[in-house]
Amino acid sequence: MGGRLRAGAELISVPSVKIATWNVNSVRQRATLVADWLRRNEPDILLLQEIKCEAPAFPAEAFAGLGYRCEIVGQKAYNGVAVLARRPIETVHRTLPGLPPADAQARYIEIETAGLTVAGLYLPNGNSGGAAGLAYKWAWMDALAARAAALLEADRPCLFAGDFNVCPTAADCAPGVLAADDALVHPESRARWRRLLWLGLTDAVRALQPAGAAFTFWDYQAGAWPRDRGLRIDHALLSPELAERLLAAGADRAERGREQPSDHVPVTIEIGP
DNA sequence: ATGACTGAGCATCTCAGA
Repeated sequence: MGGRLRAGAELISVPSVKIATWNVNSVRQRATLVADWLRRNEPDILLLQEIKCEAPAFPAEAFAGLGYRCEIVGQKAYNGVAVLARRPIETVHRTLPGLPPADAQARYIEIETAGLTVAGLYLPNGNSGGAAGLAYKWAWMDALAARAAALLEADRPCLFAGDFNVCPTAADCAPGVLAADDALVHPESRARWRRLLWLGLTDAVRALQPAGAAFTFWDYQAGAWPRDRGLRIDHALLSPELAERLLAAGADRAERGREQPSDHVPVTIEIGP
């Protein structure tokens, strides 16, 4: 299925696409759960965060049988991101451009497929490491804004999705779950989120559901899930032409109720032709 | 206390997650 998008003077074919993002909190612990979800939902692309392993330990065989190839940016014990795709993809960045070369944290992967750029990201939490940890989060967000600005300036159809570790507004945080100075709701974190929107990116879920809770994370502690004390911190941001083609966007809450789940659930978006 | 976590690693505690 392919549609037509006018790009400059030429018409290029742009297929429909279903893209999901999921912080799985260890891909080795969650391989069966992820494979089951892929079988039921059949996304074209699944972005994974917090895989918590290096590439040789990634359970690629669990997904290969379902037709998914893997691109992995791994790290031992912490962080790590990956892309699962049913179609050919080309990896163009394995680190976020603009960060110091010495930065070794595996938090960013950017791929191209079918005329589309897809960035999978795991933004620093910012609550560990004191003032330096918070400064790192904000520097990371500044670099992300610069990368988004470059792609938008080039009129590139693009999508940034993953675990942003930011609750954009009060509606995205159940009352009392986080302290006012928590890095996820800090005014400077939220200001940097808004700056991404001001660049021209569209928050896919909020475009279709402007108000109300749409949580993507529930802590393992204190009965957060049964009491629905969640956060919305996993997001998909779309360039203007993709936003105009947006058909559906939402979190798959049911995944949080499964046996030994991740503390995050998948967020899926569908882009029409 | 209505609730009392999870994963990784040179591990039997520590760090990070959010």
